[in-house]
Amino acid sequence: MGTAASSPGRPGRRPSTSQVELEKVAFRLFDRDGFDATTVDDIAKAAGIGRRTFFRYFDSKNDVVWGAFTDQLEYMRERFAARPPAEPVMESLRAVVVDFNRVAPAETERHRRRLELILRVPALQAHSTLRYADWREVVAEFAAQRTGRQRADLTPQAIAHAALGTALAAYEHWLGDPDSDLATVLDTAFAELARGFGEESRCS
Amino acid sequence: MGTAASSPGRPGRRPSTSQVELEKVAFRLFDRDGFDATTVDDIAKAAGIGRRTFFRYFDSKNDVVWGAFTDQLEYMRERFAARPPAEPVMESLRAVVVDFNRVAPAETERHRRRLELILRVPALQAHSTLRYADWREVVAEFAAQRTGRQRADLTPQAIAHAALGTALAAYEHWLGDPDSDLATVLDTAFAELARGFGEESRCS
DNA sequence: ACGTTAATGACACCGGGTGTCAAATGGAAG
DNA sequence: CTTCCATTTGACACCCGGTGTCATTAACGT
Repeated sequence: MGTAASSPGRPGRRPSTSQVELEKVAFRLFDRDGFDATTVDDIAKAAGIGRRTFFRYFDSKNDVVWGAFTDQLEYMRERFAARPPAEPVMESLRAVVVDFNRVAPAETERHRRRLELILRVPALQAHSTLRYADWREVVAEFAAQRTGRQRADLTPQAIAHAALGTALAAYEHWLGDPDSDLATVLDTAFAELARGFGEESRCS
Repeated sequence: MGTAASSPGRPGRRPSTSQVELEKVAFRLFDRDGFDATTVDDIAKAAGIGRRTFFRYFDSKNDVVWGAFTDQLEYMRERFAARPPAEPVMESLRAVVVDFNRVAPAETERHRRRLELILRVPALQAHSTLRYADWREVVAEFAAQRTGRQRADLTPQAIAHAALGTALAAYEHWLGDPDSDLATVLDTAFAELARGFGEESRCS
């Protein structure tokens, strides 16, 4: 999983392509033929590499869609750490998730296509579960720390799972409504989660 | 071999086995060799049928683990309908989920092994996502009806997603702690969800 | 006996994924 | 320039899950 940017003073043959390059090629094919109809051979041939080499850049065909997801988790972890310690857990959570999903306007369309694949192609829906696990762990870690519990305890895990679910619902809604703004939808959904999806309980 | 329940007056060759029979055979192998190491050929051979026939009883190797899951969803739908209409959504949800997961003591061990596979084997973790979609739809349908919205709206979908996540966290906790009671864990988790995972907000 | 209906299993095929290994490539040391 | 070493590459063979096809088998009715 090493970055393919050939370090100047490194011995050995240089990589013939890179993850990002391969990703671009693959996405073009996915757009044209659909994810399922695109074989790894197709991608490899279009990229001018061997089938075997493809699997050295990505663990699986599914993984192509995820790009540099793992790296971004580190950023999310930082954002959590940057929240004021006194802030309620669910509020920090909302702020970070909303912020985490703010993409540059120029990238919006690309982000949309990515999520479209992940959320609508069954094979990717299934596989994404494995990727979400890392996301959840970041959330659980934060929730545990804030509530003074262990990461594996029921509450932090439940928070993480519920947060993921809420985010997914927001993503799907956003995909279904092209006019909506992702950040707004996420904000709404997480506000509802923090309220326990009940009536606005006012203490008067 | 196992006599398959064949309708008496039906023409045509009778099935040589049944889903439940096949499931038993498969689970024995899964227990012995693990899910991944057990091939469909192994199962077919152990059941005395052809490989092709296996795929007429189950759409995939993954599906073996799920048994008659779909049928049980209808039961859950009924339980939702049976809740008092004035009851808060999240309370009905908690009651139904807890009730839905009450299994006979004799079946507990079997249920445990089933969930162990689903939640711990990566291939099944991934595949289960597809099955969960139906579960979520049942919840979303109920939530929509109770809140006077469409099933596809953000809130019902978020509730369904969050509920699923909460249930999964509870399942995992239960698996990790053999002394715990599944119903109790679920009840706790859903109570927290209904509270928005916040401090006990008291109106004094 | 005959046609009908349904399940079976053999066979071939596709596609994702892996293990192995010789060959290609490039830097560094002689 | 040559030699050595590190690294990537791609060909090849293989496994396994899943599907389409089709002849065969086993039950039913007449």
